Amino acid sequence: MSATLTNDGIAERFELLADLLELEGAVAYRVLAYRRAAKTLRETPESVVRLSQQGRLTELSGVGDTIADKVAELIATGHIAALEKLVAATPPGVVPLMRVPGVGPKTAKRVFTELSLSSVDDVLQAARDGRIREVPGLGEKTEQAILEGLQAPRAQKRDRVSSGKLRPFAERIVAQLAMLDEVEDCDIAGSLRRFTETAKDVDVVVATTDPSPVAEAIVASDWVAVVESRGDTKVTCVAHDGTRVDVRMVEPAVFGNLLQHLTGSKEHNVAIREAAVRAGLKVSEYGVETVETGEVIRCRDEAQVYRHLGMDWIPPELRENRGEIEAARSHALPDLVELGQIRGDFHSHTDWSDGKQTLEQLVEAAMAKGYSYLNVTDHSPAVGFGMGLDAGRLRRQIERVRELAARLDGFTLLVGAEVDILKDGSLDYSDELMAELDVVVASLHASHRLDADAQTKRLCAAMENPHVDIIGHPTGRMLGRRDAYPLHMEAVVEKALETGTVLEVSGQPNRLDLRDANVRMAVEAGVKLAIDTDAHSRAALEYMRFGVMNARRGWATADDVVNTREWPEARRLLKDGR
DNA sequence: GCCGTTTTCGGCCCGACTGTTTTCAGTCG
Repeated sequence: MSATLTNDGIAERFELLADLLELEGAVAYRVLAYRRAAKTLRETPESVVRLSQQGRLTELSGVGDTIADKVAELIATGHIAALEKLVAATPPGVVPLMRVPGVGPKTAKRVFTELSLSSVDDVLQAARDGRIREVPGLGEKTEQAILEGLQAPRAQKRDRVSSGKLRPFAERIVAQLAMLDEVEDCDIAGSLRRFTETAKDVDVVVATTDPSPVAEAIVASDWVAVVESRGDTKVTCVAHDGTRVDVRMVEPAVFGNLLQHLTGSKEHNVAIREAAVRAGLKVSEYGVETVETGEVIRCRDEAQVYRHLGMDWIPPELRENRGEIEAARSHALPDLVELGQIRGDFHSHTDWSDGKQTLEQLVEAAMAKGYSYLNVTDHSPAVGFGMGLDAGRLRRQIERVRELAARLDGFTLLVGAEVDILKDGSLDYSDELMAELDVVVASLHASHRLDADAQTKRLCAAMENPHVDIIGHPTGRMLGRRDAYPLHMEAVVEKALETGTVLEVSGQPNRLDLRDANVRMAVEAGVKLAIDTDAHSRAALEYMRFGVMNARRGWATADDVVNTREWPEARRLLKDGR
């Protein structure tokens, strides 16, 4: 039973528990505590089941004895008694109703009790009959929102999309606004600024002394499908593809305060403000106020906000309340890796396998980016579809690469391979063949359904091979399509350290694998990383920036990343160079 | 229910906008 309990599944139950408690009218802070714990459990890179069995759950922030006991109960019995009891006492349909945008627990509860309803269908019928608007405090708009929300729950629950896809749109909006005379400054905020792996909306902040024409220009933009709300300082629109766009405007003198506020994360801001309150300060998007004197410090620049709170400026990628506030206070923030420090790419594909570009075109593109080396890694045969290189073709490719490399001046062209890790952990090329390659990336492309023990064993066996330098996209996830396969990440990190194997941080926007929390686990263990694009085209070489941002979210410094070094030094960090 | 740069008890971030109302609760981020 416990084998099927994922972190996400456990978090889901506490999420529901929080919703039901809120409906019941529980103390708000108790509800908040369950929500916080659910989020922590969901984002924990290690197995919550295992942490529970080791008695280590309360080490997680937001998880105390009560919640740890409930997790243990869930693992042991398959359910949480307190949750079952609340579920039984709540009419089915209240939870879906409270999750309709614009409807919260209070409204949902009122609808059910005032009209004596007992199901989603009842609510829909009541809305159609115009009975919702008869409930005191509710009106036509609410009735309409319920009707639409319940009939199209999927459309409302638009999935978060990869930030890589959303970012260009956000940049376009910023560029558009920056051209207006009334706009003094403009930036992306929110999760896109923090480079979270996915985002559900676009947040933009604007510095202006004249917000009205700016709001006018926004709602008149060609991308706007619906204007959801429009106030004096805030406009919310929905684009034609369903993307929600929030624009907030403030006077330039407090632009830094607003940018800090809207960059979040929510957890970061809450922690910042709680700390500020303890120091007698009040933080909002309009300034930092000394409560006792009423003096307000207004910050045009974001760094000033942090300085007034006694902290170093915190890079947006770290603002998740995962220790960055304490580090900023003691001047111990990491010196995060930067895009400009990347000297080469260890994972790329040409038209020898499934890449779009020829070898020559890809090399030219890498040189144009200012890199000093590129490792070409076409597929091995096991990947299927006949596109992988068999031993004969790989030998011919090695020759071709060596010939081309000899003609290049000031650029090191390396020949490698992305060799498949087979089901039993053995590799798709012989040791003799791999010995002829410069840098070998080993990846897993099939048999995703093995259980965690088998998958971990398989990956560890591959790392034992003396020719395997890098493990490509180590957890195999595809954002929005496929979860990471079950894996004991701690064991993988440990084996990487022991064998000197480098773990990849893929910049592919739909992979970002390792994910941030796993990057951090590797960094803390002292495992080296390679930030690669896994480019299958010239354009995809640009994915490096997403890889770098993701590594930054995992607290990686240039020192942690092998390809911030020139080739001779990078080589010494790989197995064959040792 | 959780937690500690004042705390093992007493607090727990802050403001904008909407809808339904005449002063604000509810919802959202």
